Amino acid sequence: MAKIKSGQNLTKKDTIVSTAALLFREKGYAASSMRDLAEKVGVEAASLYNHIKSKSEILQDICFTVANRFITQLEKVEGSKDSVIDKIETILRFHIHEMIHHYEEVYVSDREWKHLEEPYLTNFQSLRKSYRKRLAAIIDEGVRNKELKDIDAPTAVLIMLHAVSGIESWHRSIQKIDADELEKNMVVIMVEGLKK
Amino acid sequence: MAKIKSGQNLTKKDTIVSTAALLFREKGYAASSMRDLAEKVGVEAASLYNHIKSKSEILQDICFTVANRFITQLEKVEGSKDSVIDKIETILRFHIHEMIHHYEEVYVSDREWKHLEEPYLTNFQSLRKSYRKRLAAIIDEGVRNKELKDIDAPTAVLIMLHAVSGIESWHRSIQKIDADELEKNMVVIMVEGLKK
DNA sequence: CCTACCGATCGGTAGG
DNA sequence: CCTACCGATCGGTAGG
Repeated sequence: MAKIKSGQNLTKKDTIVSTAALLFREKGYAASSMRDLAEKVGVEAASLYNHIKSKSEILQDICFTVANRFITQLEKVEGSKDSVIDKIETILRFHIHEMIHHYEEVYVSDREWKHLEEPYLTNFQSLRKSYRKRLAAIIDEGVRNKELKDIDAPTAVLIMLHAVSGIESWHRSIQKIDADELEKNMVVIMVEGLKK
Repeated sequence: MAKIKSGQNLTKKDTIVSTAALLFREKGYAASSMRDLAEKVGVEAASLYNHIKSKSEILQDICFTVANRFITQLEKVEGSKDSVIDKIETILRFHIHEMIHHYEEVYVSDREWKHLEEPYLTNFQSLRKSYRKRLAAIIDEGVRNKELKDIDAPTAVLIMLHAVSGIESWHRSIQKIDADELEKNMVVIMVEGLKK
């Protein structure tokens, strides 16, 4: 009997994966045991294997779901007619939004992907590399058409991506402060830093 | 017979700790076994315990050595008469320098400290928090005296620290490119982004 | 979904 | 510094 997976209908596998994201973020992938996970889900460890193939499959699921969301968004931006500055601002806002609204998964995807097994490890690394190259290409375009300062594009990409991923440590305070406030400040500092 | 630890005289413990830093950076603390470490050092696993008390002690050693270097440098900057912009540039350059010249230890200290045991975990977290607060205080001073844009200091600190720690992923390319070139680009983007 | 259990590997110790 | 070994815990399977 195949399950139909629609909007709000979470399968048991979905529950396991998102609970795992929480656990992996807290303790790291390697330090999280399937017994830890089972307890959080509310079943015995052996029962998890009726829904998933292995611990490693959970990590694959998290990493590639996140990666695909970022790639899809990048494609949309690449296809737009916006100025480079606007493109960068859109991407920056998307990263911040993802970090705030899909915190556990994004964090795990960003910090725990090294624990992927082959061939997924190689696949994932090449997605990351490609994402960065395409982002650098956008920045390079801005340097050539004089929208941006004459900066090294890979360095700018490095700064952008890691600045945003740092939101991690502020996540708790973010709910108190204001997500919009954070986003505004971040955009000001980063975009102004690049602008000519 | 007590060992005298002088300039170039590395004890066996030093060798173990710096080999561990390399291993922990590659595989993460939790996924690194004492047998892995022993093999890299060139002894049997049991022999490690003649030089160290536990796996956890190695991590403590790495984290607090790094933390103390950063705190010492911050104190020096706080006590100087430089402008806020110059203070920030000095700190930024110090972070970049540390990341390039003590890569393994700094990386491990930054990403694996969650695996510290109590009371070290709490101690380390409070050092981190204090470092960030003091850095934010410098930025705030710059906002008040109009050297900097009217930005949120904690957000600026977040961006600065994480942008630099991102050098990790570029470490291999850095040797090819040029460390000075990277530093220059980084300083331009970050400092210009903050400047009024 | 559970009980029962597997072989492998973990951090660490004893004793020399 | 090594050999030999410990109890604990790991990811995962069998069988119902």
